Amino acid sequence: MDDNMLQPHTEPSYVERLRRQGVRVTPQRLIVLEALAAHSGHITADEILRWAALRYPAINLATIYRTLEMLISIGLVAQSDFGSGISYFELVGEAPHHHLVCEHCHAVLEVDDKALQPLHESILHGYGFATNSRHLALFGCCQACLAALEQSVR
Amino acid sequence: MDDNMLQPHTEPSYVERLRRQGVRVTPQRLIVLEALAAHSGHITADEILRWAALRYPAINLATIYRTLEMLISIGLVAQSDFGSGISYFELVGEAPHHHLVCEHCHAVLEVDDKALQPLHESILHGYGFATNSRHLALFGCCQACLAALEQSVR
DNA sequence: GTGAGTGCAAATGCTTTGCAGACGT
DNA sequence: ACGTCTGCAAAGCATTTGCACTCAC
Repeated sequence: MDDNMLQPHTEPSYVERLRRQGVRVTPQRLIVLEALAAHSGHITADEILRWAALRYPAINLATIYRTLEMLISIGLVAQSDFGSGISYFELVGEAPHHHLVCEHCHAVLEVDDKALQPLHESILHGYGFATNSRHLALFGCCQACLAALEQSVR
Repeated sequence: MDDNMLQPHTEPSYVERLRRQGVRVTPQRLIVLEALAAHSGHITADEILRWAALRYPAINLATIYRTLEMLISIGLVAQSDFGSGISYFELVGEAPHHHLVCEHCHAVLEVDDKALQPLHESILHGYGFATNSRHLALFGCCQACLAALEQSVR
């Protein structure tokens, strides 16, 4: 199959990175990567399926899960479970960041890892535990819901 | 049924707290509370079932889930999903704390909430997001696995 | 006595797996 | 051509739900 036809928007580096890992470059894998790239943030397996099916209707959910598993194992993708029982996937980018998950409206904000540097250090020193700087999830209540809650109290 | 026979080890305050909420006090509910109290840390629904079945064989998993849901809704129990797709439950105690989940050996350490105070504040100020002080889960690598990894590199 | 709570069994939803066939190398 | 990868269908697993019965109040 013609690579150029199917991955016009894919960073060529991904193809190389797959090859370098000794795994085969297939249209399905490129499409999963494109789906991840298109949704700069987090995306579920099912969302990848629906997005991919637009251009490659025959693609199968099992293939997507297997592809994601492979991409995670080679460090190209990070998986986060926001406590919902549903896994979210995203490309591992240059800048590590984390997620603030609102327990009320389920919105997900991203936090730059720099903001958590003091946390990493205090936990490393206090507990000898090296927190992962790639995909933490912090739960709480976002600004909008905080405001709404305050309103209802009055 | 005789409460005293079935909840000799249960804090009487739990019975009162249930009554105060207007929910019925049943042996199943007391046993779930005892199971949670017996495992001071985190425990899965299935572990509660096995523990409870020792003294009350007829108890059912669905009942345990429904009981946990109720206990969470009245604030007696906290639920954490450590990214494994399995929920862990624990009694909400006096001192808020969080969990450090080792991605290698799956050990779970507890962190006092005080250690995260700077984090709460910096996120509140920087993002207007009020992080939950009850059940955060932080992922990373524990001391033992860090040491083991260092060994293997040499 | 009444309705909240329970047990049972079946259903749900996400994810994984077995296997035969397809395709990247 | 070889062996990896895919599609399909079925299984797994934690959790939820519908319903008739039971028991705490």
